[in-house]
Amino acid sequence: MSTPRRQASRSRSIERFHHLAIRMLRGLRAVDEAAGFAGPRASALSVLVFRGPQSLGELAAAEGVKPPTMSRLVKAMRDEGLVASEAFEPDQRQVRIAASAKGRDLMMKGRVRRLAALARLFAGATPAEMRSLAAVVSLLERSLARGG
Amino acid sequence: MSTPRRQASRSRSIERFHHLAIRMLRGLRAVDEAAGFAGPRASALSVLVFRGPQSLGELAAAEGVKPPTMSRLVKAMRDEGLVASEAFEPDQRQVRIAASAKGRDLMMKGRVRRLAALARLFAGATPAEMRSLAAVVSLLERSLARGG
DNA sequence: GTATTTAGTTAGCATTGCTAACTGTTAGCC
DNA sequence: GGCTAACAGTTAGCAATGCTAACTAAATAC
Repeated sequence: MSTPRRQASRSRSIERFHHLAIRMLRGLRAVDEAAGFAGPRASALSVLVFRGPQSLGELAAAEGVKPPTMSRLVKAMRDEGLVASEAFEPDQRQVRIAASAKGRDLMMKGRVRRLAALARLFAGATPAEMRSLAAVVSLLERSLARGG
Repeated sequence: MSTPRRQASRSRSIERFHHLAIRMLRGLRAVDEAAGFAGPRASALSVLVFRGPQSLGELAAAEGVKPPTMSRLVKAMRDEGLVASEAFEPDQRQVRIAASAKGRDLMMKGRVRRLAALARLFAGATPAEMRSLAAVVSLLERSLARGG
């Protein structure tokens, strides 16, 4: 059922896919950087817009950084008017962080830019290739949900 | 030929794919970091191993950083015994940088770890899904070759 | 009502990116 | 040959982002 030849073919595809995913995301980061809105700021802001207001700890966990790192990042974003933060009433220790209108706007524009770049990338895909893409998406969704 | 419904479906798949690619690579980076070998060092070393010895400028260009950044990175890697560098005979201005045995070894081990993590991720893929993956790989290869 | 735990901040360090300014080498041009 | 321009790297200094350790203030436990 699972011949050596088939295994080797799997490895090649996976390895190639790995490499291409890196290149694709690198290209997208370049798009972000050209527009001057990349990195941790863009990422944190998109969490705030899509998941709604969060405590600092939640935001840090969502972004995979430690609280001090997020604390400084939030301070910088507040100074730039991208987010607002206020004490959380029920628990005065917590800080509630929310994207501002300016932050939301910036984030949405960045998102549009990124998606446009992606659409250009996939512009030449045939219908069959799009079906393959959908199959890979559901495979990855299943796998990543399992493993993290 | 290209109905609004089909367009919307394309966008959804692409967007979902984008998100999943980010998550996949984030997970892989976590694997690297757990092993204490991640980031620019790992990346530069893999260029040196796979493309062979390079000048500092070539390496900087391959990694998409400016020469001063690569200069410092090479110095750090040399201090750790991961690379060796020597003047390039035909042009004394250039520095020839090569991975050391230790560097190659470290890189190969990291690569094995990453590929093992990827193999686990794709372990549950059906043969049909693997065919879809291969189709997506060739699509991406075509697209990225075109656009960068 | 004190002690512990929890949430966030501050301080200080390492890494990685940059630009500007410098050194040394090669190439171009009379 | 010798001056000049271009090129390859390095050094210095700044900004952003990651960390740990140590602190403050609030909530909870007992």
